[in-house]
Amino acid sequence: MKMSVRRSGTFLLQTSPHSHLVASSRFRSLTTETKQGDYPSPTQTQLPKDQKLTDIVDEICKITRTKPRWENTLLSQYPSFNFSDPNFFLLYLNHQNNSFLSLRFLHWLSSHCSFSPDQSSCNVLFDALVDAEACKAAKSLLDYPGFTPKPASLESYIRCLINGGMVEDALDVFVTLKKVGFLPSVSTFNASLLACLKVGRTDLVWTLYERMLESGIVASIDVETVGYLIKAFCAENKVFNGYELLRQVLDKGLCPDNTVFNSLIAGFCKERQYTRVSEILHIMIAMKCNPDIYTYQEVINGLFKRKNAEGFRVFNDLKDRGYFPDRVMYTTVIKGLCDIGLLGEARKLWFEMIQKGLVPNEYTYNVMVYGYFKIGDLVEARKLYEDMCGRGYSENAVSYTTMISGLCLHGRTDEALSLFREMSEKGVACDLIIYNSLIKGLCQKGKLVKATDLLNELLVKGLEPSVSSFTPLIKRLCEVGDTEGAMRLLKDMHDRHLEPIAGTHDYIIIGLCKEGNFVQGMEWLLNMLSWKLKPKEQTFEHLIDSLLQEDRLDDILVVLDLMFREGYRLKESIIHSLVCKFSKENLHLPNLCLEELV
DNA sequence: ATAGGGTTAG
Repeated sequence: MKMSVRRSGTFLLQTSPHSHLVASSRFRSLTTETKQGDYPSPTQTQLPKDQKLTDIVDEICKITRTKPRWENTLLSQYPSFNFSDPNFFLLYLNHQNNSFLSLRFLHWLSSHCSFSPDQSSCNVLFDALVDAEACKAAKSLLDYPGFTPKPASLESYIRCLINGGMVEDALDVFVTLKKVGFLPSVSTFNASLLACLKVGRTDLVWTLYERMLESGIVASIDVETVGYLIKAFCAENKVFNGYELLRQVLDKGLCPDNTVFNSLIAGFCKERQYTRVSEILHIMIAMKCNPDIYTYQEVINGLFKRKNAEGFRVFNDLKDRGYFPDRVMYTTVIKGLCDIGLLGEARKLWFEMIQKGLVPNEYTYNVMVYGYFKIGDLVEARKLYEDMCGRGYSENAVSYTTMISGLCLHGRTDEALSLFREMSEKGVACDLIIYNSLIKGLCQKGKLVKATDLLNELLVKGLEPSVSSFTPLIKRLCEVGDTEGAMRLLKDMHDRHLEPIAGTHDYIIIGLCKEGNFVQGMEWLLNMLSWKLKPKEQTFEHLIDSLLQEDRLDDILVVLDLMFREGYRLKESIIHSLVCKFSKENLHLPNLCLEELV
């Protein structure tokens, strides 16, 4: 392939007979962009003294560790290259399959000598960057004043952005295109919807869908689009809306992808609407959209996750019908069985899968180790863990977490801590979950100092703490009578915009009561209720107990009323002390209250 | 594409 460049500004490419074999799309865009007459006149860029463009590019090459290639190519083959025009260089570098170098060069020029690239150089470079999936680099090019890519390039840019997960930027581009009256294809819209789902931005799914409706593309909206909408509903826990949408699609004689059905199944499992789950399965079969391994995986997983032993039945049914579960399904069922306390059955499956030639992997080992910990068989858990390590599965944060939290569960915090140290020695990154597990374990063992140290350590490491980093500490602090310390942590949570779980407030209230601070305890209880949080029965009991000791009979009546409204009843021992107290004070419990007591 | 860690809960 030969390239001839003339000083006049025309930039032509002569292709050799075999060039079509090597022509990349990047190259094609170069040829289209540089048609005769299309190329602008050289810019008058003032370079810093004694600097040649070649030197600059050489310099950038050094920084970016790229090889400059012009000695052999540019200088020998293109003697007529216009060395004073940066735009030529841009195109040339780009043509050398080095759009990044080209971009660096462009940035250098514009920051050092107020160079502004011409439209066609930018176009070519932009397309090349988009082609190379370099969405951030392409985006930086858009900052050049006056540069407006062609609509088709922008549509490709959308694809590039969504592949890089930059969905928000992609949505902005849709707006830009709308302004110039360009309508992207349905497939671009669809791909963007999918990308929004992947990054968990269902809000953007709806925004984009609105854009689709506004754009007039509505007639060509297809079953794929609707599938994404259904999935968005499922992701937002509005499964029923998704289901209704499914019904509409089916009525039109269209049938969505299996994955759409699977999402609905997962959603209905989450809501424990198992009749709907089976209805979906029947629809699938009726539509000849046969449930696949992923579907059954979803069903079984969905059932087990809700501790529903039906999952095991479905699994056995499948086997009876000659279905061959894969390793994933075995792992799921083993985990489910461990969760509902059927370790024996889990063990049977472990051997069954091995017998069938399915080799347990790190997932399988992990759930089995978890299972042994759950029933308190620490010896077997360790044995299996070592077996797993022997197979090279050890070095990961998840298996360490399983071990560490398993050991903590049985009070073996020293062993857990030594594993924790081993992790860092082996260079396995400690993440938040590991810290949280240790904090919880240490708090349960009463080792508050060490637990607090770990909280600080994770903060120093720059990890973002979560609600579970604080909860056990607050609980323990309240239990040992340091409610003030607990409240400081609560304030810390608040400052970090972490919403405590309801139980945390219960600990605080009980802590306050134990300190005799019933006034604040009562205030806190009222706050809790105003936040629509349900206090625990115990919390009411502690409060009543504390009020009893202070003879706050009026307050007790208030608390009793609130307690009954939450649907709780009084324990006999409390009734007894209440009756004693009220009769001693020569007071009568109001009738209403008495009725509720009995 | 599907599975694994903590969070709830004695």
